[in-house]
Order: sequence, then C-alpha cells, then structure tokens
Amino acid sequence: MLSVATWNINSVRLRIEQVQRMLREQSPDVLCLQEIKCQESQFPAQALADMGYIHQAVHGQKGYHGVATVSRVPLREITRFDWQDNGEARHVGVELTEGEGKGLVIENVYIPAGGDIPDRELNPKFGQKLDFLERMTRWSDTLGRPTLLVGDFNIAPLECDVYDHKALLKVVSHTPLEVETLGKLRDAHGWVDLGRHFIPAPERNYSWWSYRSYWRQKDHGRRLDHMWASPDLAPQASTHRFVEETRRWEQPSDHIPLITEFSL
Amino acid sequence: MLSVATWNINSVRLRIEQVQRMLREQSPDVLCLQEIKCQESQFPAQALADMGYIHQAVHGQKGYHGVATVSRVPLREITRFDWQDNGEARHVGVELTEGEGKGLVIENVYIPAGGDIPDRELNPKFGQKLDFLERMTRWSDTLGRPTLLVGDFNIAPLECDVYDHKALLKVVSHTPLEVETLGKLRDAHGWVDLGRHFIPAPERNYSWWSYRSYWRQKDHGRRLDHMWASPDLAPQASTHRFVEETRRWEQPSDHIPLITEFSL
DNA sequence: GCCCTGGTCG
DNA sequence: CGACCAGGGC
Repeated sequence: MLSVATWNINSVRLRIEQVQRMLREQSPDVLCLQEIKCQESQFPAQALADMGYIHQAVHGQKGYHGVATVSRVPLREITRFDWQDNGEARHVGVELTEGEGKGLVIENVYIPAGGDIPDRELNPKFGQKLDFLERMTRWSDTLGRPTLLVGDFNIAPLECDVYDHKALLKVVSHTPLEVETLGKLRDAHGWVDLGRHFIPAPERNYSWWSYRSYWRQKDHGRRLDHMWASPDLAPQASTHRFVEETRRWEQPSDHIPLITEFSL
Repeated sequence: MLSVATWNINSVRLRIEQVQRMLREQSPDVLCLQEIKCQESQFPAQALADMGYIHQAVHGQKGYHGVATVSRVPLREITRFDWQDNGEARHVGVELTEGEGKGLVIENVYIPAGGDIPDRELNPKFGQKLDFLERMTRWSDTLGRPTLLVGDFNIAPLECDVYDHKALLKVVSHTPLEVETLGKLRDAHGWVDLGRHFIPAPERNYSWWSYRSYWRQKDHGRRLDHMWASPDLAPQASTHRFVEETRRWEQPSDHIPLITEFSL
C-alpha cells in the first residue's frame, strides 16, 4: 500500500498548518505540492519533517510557482526539468528508493496557466503553455518505468470537468486547442487519467474554484488538477479521492488535494 | 456610571474581532479608536452597531491614521480638527447628548509619531509633531466644559513611562523637548493625567510595545496612550485600568486599551 | 480574490 | 515587525 497526494497549495508558508492538517487527516505517504511560492531555503522543511515527511525534493523560486515532493518513504530527486528554459520552477521528478513502491517515479508538475486570451499571437503566455505541453509530450516518449504524473495541469479536459462547458469553450483552461494538446500528451504514453478512471464522466468532479465571487454558492469549479498513471502502473491504483472539504477551511487554497492509493 | 475606553487599534478592519472581544469583556460605554486605517465608508459600522455601539463618529482616511468614537449612549459629533491643515484624520470630538454623562465632551486624538530623528531641521515630521501639540495647547485655552481628552499621544512623559529612561532621552517619544511641549499642553487647561492619577509614579505602566524583537521577553514598553480629564471632570473619575492582556492575543495591535470609569 | 514583490510608515 | 499602498500574476 502506497498513497500519493497532490495539492496546489498557493503559498506553502502561508498554509503550512493546513498542509499539516491535511496530512494528519488523510495520511498520504507522499505529497506533491505546487505553487509553493518560495525558495528552497524558505520551504517549511522542519514542520514537514516533524510529521515524518523527512524525504524532500524542493524546486522553488522567489515569489512564484515552485513545486515540492515530500515523503515519509525514501525517495531521491532524479530530474528537475525546465521545459520553458526560462528558469521557472515547475517540475521535480523523484524515484522511490525503498519499500513496496521501490522504483516508482513520481513526476510533479505545474503547467503554466496560459494568461487570459486563448491566442498565441495576442497572448504569448498561451503559446508558452502549448509549447510546455508539447515538450512534455516529446519527453513522455522516453519514459520506460512505472510513473505517476501529477500536478496542476491548468486544463479541464472533459465537458463535465467544468460547470458550464459551452460558456468555457473560449476560456483558457477549457479551449478545444488546449484539450487537444493535452490529449496528445496523454496518448503519447498511454497515460491513464485516474480522476476519470475512478470517477467516470459525466459525474461532476472539480479540483479548483476561483477565489472570486460566488464560487461556493454556484459551485463554479473546474478539474484542473490531475493524477495520471503510466499504463504499467495504472492497474495498481486502488482508490482515488478529491478532498473537497479543504476548500471550506479558513483562508484556503483555491485548489483541493487529490489522493490515490496503490496496492504495491 | 459611565466608562470610556481608548485604543490605538492599528487597522480596525483587520482587528474588528479583537475590538468586539474587548467590548464583550470590558463593556465600556464609549470606545475611542485611533489608527483605524480606513475611510469612513470602510469602517465596520454594522459589526459595532450589532453590539449596541450604534452611535458613531468616524473621521477616516485612506490607508493611514484615522480616528473613530463609538458609543452605546447617544452622542453627536461636534468637531473634527485638522491641526496640521494637511488633510490627515487625527481628531474627532463628540458630546454625549443624554443620560448621566450628558454634556460631557470626549476629544479623541492621534498625535503624530514624529519620525526618527528628534530634530526639526533634519526631520520635518518632528517639527510637525511639536506644532501639532502647540496648536492643541492654544485650543485648550478655549475649552469651557467637562472634557475628556484621550488617544495615542505618541509621548511617554515620565521616567517611569519607559523601560529605560536614560536610553530613550534621544529617542522620539521621550525626548525632553517633547515632554516639555506636552507639559505645556497639560498645564494650559489643568488637564489631569488619569493614568498617573490612578497608577502613580514610579510604578511601571506601559500602553505600547514595539512589534519588533523581544518586547515580550524584555518588557520594553512605553506609555504613549493617555486619558486626560479637565479639572472639573477629574474628580468624577473613579477607576482606571490598562488592559494589557490584549497585547498577548493573536496578531495584536501594538497598543493596548485604557479604560476609565466615571461616577456621573 | 488572494498571494506574491517591493515601497513607505511607525 | 506588521500595517498600508501599488503592481503583477493567476
């Protein structure tokens, strides 16, 4: 048994107590964080180590972005890709080195949000997002081991992954071009979307609600966070859950944690 | 019986729950706030009205300074002086219009801090502080009714009003020039310093501790907040207390409330 | 909306 | 140290 969580925490320093609470209540073996928004030197390593998460791979930067994978089972950092080649900290890859999960690779990624306008010409950030996905797609070809790819993908691929499919067709995160580009990444390695494997369409299944306005009343969510298993790993996934309650905590992240359990 | 509190709250929006807690626990009839740090439109009027403090005189500005006097006994705003003539919101004067305290005037003031260097030439803010005090001194001559003058004076007049008299002689808030200038204001109307009337020198008696460094461990406080009664009002003051516990609350103001009870 | 960076202020 | 502001990001 091995359980892995992913959570875009939107500042790990501000929400370290919420991380600790989630770890106490959900008890995953491994936690992948995105948007830690700090440098490695500022990462709350001790607070997490005190809870047993002594194995840590932190790829941070000042102020923005940043990812970290912490674990109570041994791991070692194996990669730290910069698919944009611009110095942003959006990926860290680890390998579990002992126990049932030995050899499992966990890729933790924060895909660019892509700006407001879904047009390469008008909005360079949208192009960067697509380029990022295409580079990940080429990288996918090279993988040869059981791998879990998790994080904030900033794309809600299915109609039922958003509260209003038609309205969001022109909104970055749900445009046909993004969905198609993400689909190529998925197909490049036969990735299995565990969120929809365990909670099949058309069931409502969101991981993010804007801070703005009436997200709670209207349930205007999107499924932007994902856990994808390589074809050789997917059969071992035994449960998968979205921990929606954290979105109702005080001063929450706008994203919620996802957790998968594996029988390994 | 009438009780009046004064508290430099250092952002009333951020600390409205602490204000409510203090009001519940101390139950003053009137509360004078300084450094509300908001415009009148942003003042948490409803939260205070809900607790019975429905009579309010708010003199705010954007971001800095600002004073407000709220009460559960009827009052009317009578003055709103700008002794510096620069648009800063540092004073509001009210008159109680009913009940035992009818006719009592309460002047709520936030005297300028005065900058870092205690020299008019090198630091214009120090001059502005002295000018502010001198204009208040001239204003004091004109008063003819029982009056309570309260607020953050930003001066600790006595040796025992600071944790280290000698060290602070050259620190703005305790320089001989400030103490002398404040003394002239006091003498201009025969104001009675209730803090020292009820807690005589040389007893330790602080109302402010810096946010910086080890204020709690070292008790490096100063008495910057004051309640002064006009000679005709002072005999009615029956008790006076410093509510030090608020400084140990979570995310506190750097100042504590002072409360005087009057037998009226 | 909320969190970052930096600035000013006390 | 911790308020505020403005500007940038998502």
